[in-house]
Amino acid sequence: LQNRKPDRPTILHVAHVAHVSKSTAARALSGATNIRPETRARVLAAAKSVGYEANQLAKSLRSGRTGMFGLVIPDIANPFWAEVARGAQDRAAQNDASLLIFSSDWKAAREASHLRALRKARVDGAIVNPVEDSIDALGRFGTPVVLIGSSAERFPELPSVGSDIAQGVRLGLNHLLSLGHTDPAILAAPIGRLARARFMRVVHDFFVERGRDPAGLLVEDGEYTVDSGKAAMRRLLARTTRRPLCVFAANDLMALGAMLAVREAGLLCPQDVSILGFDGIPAGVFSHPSLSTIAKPARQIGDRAMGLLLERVRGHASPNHMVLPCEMVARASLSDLSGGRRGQLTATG
Amino acid sequence: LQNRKPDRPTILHVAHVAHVSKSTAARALSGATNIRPETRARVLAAAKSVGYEANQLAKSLRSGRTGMFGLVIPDIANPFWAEVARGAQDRAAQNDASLLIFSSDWKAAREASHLRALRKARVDGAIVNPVEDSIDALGRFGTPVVLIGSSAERFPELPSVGSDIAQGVRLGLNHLLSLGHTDPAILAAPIGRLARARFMRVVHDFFVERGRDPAGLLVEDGEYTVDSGKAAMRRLLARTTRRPLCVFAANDLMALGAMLAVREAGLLCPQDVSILGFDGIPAGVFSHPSLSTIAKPARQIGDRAMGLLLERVRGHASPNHMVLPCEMVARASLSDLSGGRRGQLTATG
DNA sequence: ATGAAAGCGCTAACAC
DNA sequence: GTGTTAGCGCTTTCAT
Repeated sequence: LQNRKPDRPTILHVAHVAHVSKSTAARALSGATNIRPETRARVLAAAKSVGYEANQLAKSLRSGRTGMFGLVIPDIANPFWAEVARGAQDRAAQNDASLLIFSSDWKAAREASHLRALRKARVDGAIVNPVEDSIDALGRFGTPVVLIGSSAERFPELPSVGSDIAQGVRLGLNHLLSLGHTDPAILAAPIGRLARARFMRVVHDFFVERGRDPAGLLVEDGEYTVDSGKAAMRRLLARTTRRPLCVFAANDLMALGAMLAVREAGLLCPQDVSILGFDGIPAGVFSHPSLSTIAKPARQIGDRAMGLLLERVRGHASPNHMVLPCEMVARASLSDLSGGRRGQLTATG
Repeated sequence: LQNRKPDRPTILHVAHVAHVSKSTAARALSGATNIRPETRARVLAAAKSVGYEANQLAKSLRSGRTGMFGLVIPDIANPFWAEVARGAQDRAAQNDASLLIFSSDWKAAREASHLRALRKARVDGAIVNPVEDSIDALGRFGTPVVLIGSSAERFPELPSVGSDIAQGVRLGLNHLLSLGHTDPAILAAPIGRLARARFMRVVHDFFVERGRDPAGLLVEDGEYTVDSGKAAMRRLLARTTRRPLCVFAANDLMALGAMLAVREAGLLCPQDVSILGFDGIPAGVFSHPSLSTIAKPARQIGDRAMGLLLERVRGHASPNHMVLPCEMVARASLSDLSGGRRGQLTATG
């Protein structure tokens, strides 16, 4: 065992100093009741004097529980996911648990590799935003898993925490309507992503409910990134001469990219093009103009997912699916076409 | 052992299936040479057939190494630190290591608590951006520690990775000078932080070198946050009527806050007030105007710190201190007062 | 080339 | 109330 760490004191050292057996020391340390108070005091004193810290590895090997959890998200450097991570991490820390964080970059291969690492590390459970095609690997994960994000729907039997996309989209659409924007173009999520289908379905329904033809919808596809939002906006601008134009983007990064494209085209936001985002990332405050958006409760999602996971691990029953509401954050990227008579246009259809 | 996980196959199962002893199975699995090829094949086949995965906990208990590392940063939701985390995380993943990430919120108590958690988890090493007053706790951490950020200087004996603040500040000051801004006001880091002292010392020296009196420097204190940057800018605006004004902020968040305050005061950036940031966070691209800034190599810092840590753990010698250069990112928040004759004013003083 | 056995540090039966 | 013992799953002598 040449590679070992400098030896830290074990329970055996403590026992020796306290003149008791290993197990008595263990009992004292674990707070068992069947022990003479003075013995316990002696052990505790001994432990303190040698600077004893229990070896979590040994405890884990015996108990099968590590007190560690995994978090697999697309990208920790993405502000939305960083917020989620922060929420999960804080909740974990409150419960003396630690969090292993991995970024999958939306790649199934990386996700699978991270999931393997988590299994290897013997985490007590994991929170995962699954890449679509690898989702079934989660069923065999072995330890409790809580899903976050829109792909959760594919695995109804697994617990999940997410934001209420449908409610959020409706919130945005209603807001747009109240400002007089009746025909928003859509900068959509990547084709194939479940979130896209859900988003579009709500938009579709919304149109139909109001007796409008969804076929007239302008849709451009993107990739959840600034660059792709910019490119999508360029294509959109080339496709339609409608001004003022209104655009509803699938996420804030795309919306911000779109804003760049608008400026690049010599147009003004919101005068020529109104832009509504989705996510609520901090950068939206600083854009020019500041970005109106539907804010997902990112930190809360992480917090609740961790909470659910902890309950699962502890064997408590818990709700299987949690859906947290989105909020409208009205800033400056939307023009008001309603002539000031803003209000509940929803009732009139 | 009532709380145990559903039993996964152990090396004993494998040995049994392969009709060999535990130790032979171990040898085959570990790739030892002193084993008959056909025996090894049999073991490997058995392992695959039962779906064997080595228990990392048991390995760790024996070897004393967990393959896990800790990262303690102020706030994972802060874009700069998220980048650092991403860099460290990627490098860790490349080396089959995992990363436990903690946010200290610049609080010594939280940092200490996280450090304790890391010790408990028996990480092989840690990367820490230390809160000033708790820094000595790191000396007794027991496992290799790599420091990141400016507080590293306080612990010259510990290896560290950081950005070259002095070079970065000079880069900014020179850039400002080349644009004709000879008297930048400073939105400084929190009092007491080492980074503040270093920043100010460079500014001071820069002034002196050019025969100017540093006493004339306008300085406002902040807290590294948008709100405090905004407040500091308000105070600055109330304090001086100099226009055009030029402000050099200790970080981008403060710079962005300052920009908000400028707009709020009915002034124009960069016409009335030029603003230079420090960090290079993504949000600077979207601000109005886009933020000129000194970019720290955030991701690289995380990457190199993890690299250094891995070398240390493996017993390799490695450089003790790494200083990565900053880059000037010229965007739109600085006005050009030089009348177009931009150039090396530095030579003329 | 293979097996037996010890031991990493801990907890929990089981004795007394 | 306390000591003895076994065993979590693995690696690594030490024999053979």
